[in-house]
Parts: sequence; structure tokens; C-alpha cells
Amino acid sequence: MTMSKSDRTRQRILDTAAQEFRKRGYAGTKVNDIAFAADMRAASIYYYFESKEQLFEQVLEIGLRLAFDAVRKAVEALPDTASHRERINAAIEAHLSMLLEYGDYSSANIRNFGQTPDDIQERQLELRHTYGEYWRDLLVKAQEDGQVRTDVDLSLFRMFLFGAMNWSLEWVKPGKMTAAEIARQLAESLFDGIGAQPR
Amino acid sequence: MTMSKSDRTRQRILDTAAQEFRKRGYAGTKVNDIAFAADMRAASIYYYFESKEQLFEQVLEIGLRLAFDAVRKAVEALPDTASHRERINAAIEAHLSMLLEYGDYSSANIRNFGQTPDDIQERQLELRHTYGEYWRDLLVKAQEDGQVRTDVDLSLFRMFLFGAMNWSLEWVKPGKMTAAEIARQLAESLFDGIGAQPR
DNA sequence: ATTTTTTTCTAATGGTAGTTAGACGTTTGG
DNA sequence: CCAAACGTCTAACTACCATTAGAAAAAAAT
Repeated sequence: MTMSKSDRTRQRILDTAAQEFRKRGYAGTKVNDIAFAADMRAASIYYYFESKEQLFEQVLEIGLRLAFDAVRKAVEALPDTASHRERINAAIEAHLSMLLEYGDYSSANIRNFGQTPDDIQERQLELRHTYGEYWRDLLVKAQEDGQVRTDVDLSLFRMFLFGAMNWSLEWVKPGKMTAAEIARQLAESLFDGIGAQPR
Repeated sequence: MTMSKSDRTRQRILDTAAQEFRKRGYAGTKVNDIAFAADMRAASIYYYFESKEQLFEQVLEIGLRLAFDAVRKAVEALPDTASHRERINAAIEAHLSMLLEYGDYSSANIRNFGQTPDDIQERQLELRHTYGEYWRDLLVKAQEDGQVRTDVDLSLFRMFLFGAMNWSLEWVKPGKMTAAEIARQLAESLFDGIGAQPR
């Protein structure tokens, strides 16, 4: 559990890199920017990482893992008696709070994945897919259990859900609303619909 | 209505620039890439545009206007008797089809805005705001008319909706589904909810 | 046809960014 | 203490990239 100085420096570089990549994207971030924000010279970074690209790749992977772990942990923390809807709720809240409150890594991942070099994208695809499967499971179980209408296309719906969550990066101002509040409203809109007429 | 040769070249540059910026982002796109994709040398671009930045700014602005115009036009094409829900439906479909079928400009805008230099962002804010207001109006009118529950926070919901729509850029594969199909499913999920229990 | 204007190109220029070499400190283990 | 291992820095190097100068080609005007 104790971190060597080297490990801590490495971590500091990763942290600031995540911040910078999140703000300015991969191509827009200079190794120098990361170095100065981490209080060192650019050359030192190469003692810890082979290249800017490799550093970037690690940030992306950590981002995905953090989100996945947070979501899984939040769902598993629920009692066995929790309804599927409550599980999905918890998952949404965990994903959102990772993005909005703790998540330079996850945010860097989400904002940059689309413009990431192909070879990196490919190496991350498996983990992404596993994460997607996890959500798919949550939704499928809810549907099987009769808590989600059977005529809803779940893979499509999952994309809408990811979109609504991930887009929050573009508009949420820190301090205004908590992830929990946003999550609650999102889950409510999605489950119950916004329409006034009864079905 | 006839375009001079010069105008057509200018247009060709804008078109290819939109494509490139969409794929690789602002910082990741080289003037040279745009030039070669448009069948010319980089220097020629500077006959038409002051700088890469100015070219980028124009692409962004066109992207926003195209989406706005498409949405407004689609809504106005409906008969006066159309319900608010139908209007919102039409707006969603227009926005989506602009993104997925005709929209390198709009896509470039959406994917890059977050990492755009501040001065450009500021100049685009007014138009963005106007577009947001247009959607706000659609939703508010629907709510006032009793077609949307009164306990739904519309500004939050609007963000969810934009998220679900804009995120489609990250997962829709061309040719698989039409914008219209996606739009219908999205509107249905949102209005009616996915929950199985009656409220 | 010849001049003038418009458009495009080739060839620099200047600056910047990623990366490496190797010297200089600093820590650690004996 | 001393030496080996570790970490950081300064100073290049190289490649690339936005941009400009100005010549050449193409088009339009006279």
C-alpha cells in the first residue's frame, strides 16, 4: 500500500496528463504543458513513459477502469433485495459522479476516444465492450423481470443513456448540481417518461 | 444562385475541412491534410482563408446554422394542427439526420466545441444560445399545453436530449439505421418512458 | 493579342513539439 | 562514508507544420 517516491511521481504525471488531455485533447496537449503542470521538465516524463502516445493510452485505460469499477462497486453495494430499477439508478449515479466529480481520467477517455489513433482504439475495444456488456446485463435483467417494457430496443436505449450521461461533461458547471441529483432526474425521465398522458 | 469558380473552390475547401476537423479535431488536423483532400497545395488555402483558425471558425459556424435551419424548417413544415409531441419529434429527426446523414459541419461543431480556443467559443455562444432557446420553446410550449409532466425540469431534460442525440455520432454506423428510426425510438423512450409499471 | 487580374504552385522561413544524450544531483544499501 | 542506482535537468536534434514570398499559370478583360 505504501507508494515509493517513484510511484508517486508517476502518479502525479498521470494525474496532470489526464487533466490536460481532458481539457485540450490529445493533439492539443503538449508534453511540455503536462510537465510544467506537474512541476518538472518535459524530459523527465520520458523517464517514466516511453512516449506521449503511451502516456495517453494509459490515461484512457485508467479512465475506463475507474468508471467500470465505480459502477460495479455501487451496484454490488446494494442489498440483494434492491429492485432492478434501483440498480440502474445506482449505476447511473456512479458513472456520472465519476465523470463530474472525480474523473479527469474518465472524462479524458470519453472526450478523446473518438479522435484517438486507430491502434490505441483497437487495444481498448475489448474493455469498452466489457463495460457495455455490464450495462446491457443490467438492462436485460430489468426487462426480463418485467420492470422495463418489452418493446424497448435495449441496445439502442443503452446508447441514448450513455449519451445523456456522457454529454453532461459539456454542460455541467461544477458546484451547481451534484451527480446524484442529475442521476435521479435522468433515471426518472427515462423510466417514467416525460409525457403527461397515461399510456 | 450561380457560383463563380472561386466560390466553388472556397466551398470545396470548407467541405473537406469540415470532414477533416470532424475526424481528427482542430489540433489534430494539418492544413496540408485539408489541402490534399481538396486536391490542392496548402498555400492555396491561404488565398481563401486568413488562417487555419479562421477556417475552423467558419466550419463551426456553418455547422451550427445548418442544424438550426434544418430543425426550424422541419418544424415549420408541419401543419398547424400538429401536436407538440409531433413537433418535438420532427425536431429530433431533423437534428439527427443533419448529424448522421448530411453533417460533417454539424458533426465537426459538436465534436470539437469543447476543445475550441476560448475566443472562438465566445463568438459562437450567442448562436448556440439561440438554438438552445428554440428547443426550450418547443418543450415549454408542450409542457404548457399539458403534453409534458409539470414536474420535469425542462432545462435539465433538454441537456439529456441533446446528449442522447449528439452522442449518436460516436456509435451510429452509416447505413445501419436511418436517422428517422433512431429519432422515433428516442422520442418514444423519452415521452413514454421505458418503465413497465403504470404510474 | 496583350494586358490585367485571379488562382495556384514551389520554395523558403520561423517556430514549435516530441524526443534523446548525457551531465548533474539525490537517494539508498552496504 | 562510498558506491551503485535512481531521478531530474539542460541542451541539443530532428521533424514537422503554419504561414509567407514571389514566380508561374490560367482566366478574364480590353
